[in-house]
Amino acid sequence: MSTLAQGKADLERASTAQKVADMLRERVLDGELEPGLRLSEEAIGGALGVSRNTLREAFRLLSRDRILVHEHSRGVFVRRPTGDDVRDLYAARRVIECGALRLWNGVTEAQREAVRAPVRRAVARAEKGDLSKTGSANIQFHRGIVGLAGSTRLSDESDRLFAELMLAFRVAQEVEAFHQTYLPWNRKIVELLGDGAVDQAVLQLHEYFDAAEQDLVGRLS
Amino acid sequence: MSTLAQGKADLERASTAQKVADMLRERVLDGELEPGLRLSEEAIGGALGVSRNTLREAFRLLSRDRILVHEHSRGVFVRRPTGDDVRDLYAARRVIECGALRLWNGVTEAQREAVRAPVRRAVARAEKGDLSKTGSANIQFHRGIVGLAGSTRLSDESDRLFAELMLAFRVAQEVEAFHQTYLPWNRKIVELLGDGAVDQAVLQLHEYFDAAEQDLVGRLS
DNA sequence: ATCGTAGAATCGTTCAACAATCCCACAAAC
DNA sequence: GTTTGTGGGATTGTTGAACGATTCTACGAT
Repeated sequence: MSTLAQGKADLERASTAQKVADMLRERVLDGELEPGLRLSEEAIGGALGVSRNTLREAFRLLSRDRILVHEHSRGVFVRRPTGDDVRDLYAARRVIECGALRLWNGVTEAQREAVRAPVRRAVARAEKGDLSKTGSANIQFHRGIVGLAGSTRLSDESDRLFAELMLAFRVAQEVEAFHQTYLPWNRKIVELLGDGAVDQAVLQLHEYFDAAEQDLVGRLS
Repeated sequence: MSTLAQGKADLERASTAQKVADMLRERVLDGELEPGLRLSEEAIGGALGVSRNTLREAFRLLSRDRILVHEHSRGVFVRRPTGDDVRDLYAARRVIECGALRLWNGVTEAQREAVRAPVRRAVARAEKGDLSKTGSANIQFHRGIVGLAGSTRLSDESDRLFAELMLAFRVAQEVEAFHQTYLPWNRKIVELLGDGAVDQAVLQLHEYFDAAEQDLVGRLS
């Protein structure tokens, strides 16, 4: 059974455009390709060994993911979120995550664990003085919250929102330190959830968004 | 000032791929291209007078919008939502719209009016016996609800969810009649909002989603 | 310092080509 | 008779070249 599933994964090979898009997304999100950078078709295509046409298909995919911005006759650029973008992003996250968190009492134990575990791990690392990966830990926490809704579409869209915010962090030159501040906040939310105080947790989450938005917008403008 | 804005609109011409994607989306949503239909590159490209490469860029855009489904080496197809898809769609809408509706007291009067007006117009039409456009009226109502969040990203994603649901309606062969049933529901929600009973309205909206989902899933399986 | 312009670079789009894959119909085997 | 190969035809995946259109850049004129 597991071998069948594995074989299926092998069979479902992706197109070149898809693979190129995935790899470019990685390069953008890990900071190798900075926000605002123009991606020349010739340069990228030459480096990756793919034709311009295929590369343009990949660009179309990534522009729909809001990772890249397509400017007609000027080229594609790594997105460079503005203060307005950040406000828009947090407005969306507020609705999605606060709405999802309210479902806490109606979801499976596995879903709840996906919210708790990232915070527990982050706390453990912080106590050891390990301050790496605080960013991805924070995102995993919020990804877990969205997962409470049980909708792949909602989770996928949230991933796009997270990706865009990571670009904003980079513009603000605060990739890791930013999240660090908010670990106690996440901890408090999990605590409240454990006490069954869902409404309190939602309120706390709401305040977290307000604070984070203000912080990030401030650094951007 | 208005001439400047107009000129700007002219300047910002879209690429061929973008225009083709827009027109194909229309054709799909108005039912001319049925769910499950395969879109041959040669046929569509020939009919529209665009090259295969440009057409493939358009396909990539629409596949990210979930209007089309790309199956490797088999072609692109108009999406044909399943019962599971519908459940996923409503799970997302429940979170988004219930979350947005809770913002009722904190938004501008224009935003509130964008929720009320579609229902008012639909009621007026229904009283005259005009049962056309009930589908788009319903969507406008829900679009207004999402608009309360004030996030273009959230509104755009919701539009994608609506579009996918319209495909599901078509598969269930219930494009207009489906929505008709739910006008009283919308009316009740607006009424409750007018009375300041936001929590009640959210509850009502939640029940609407439960009923609509069950109805549509039933017709699909 | 501003403006304008020629030339280079890049994008937008098309076309032709070919390998890889899929689909379909037909024949062979159980 | 249903299943199992097995061709060939159609379609997709990808590339490379080509060329008009647009943008950028650097240089010279005012």
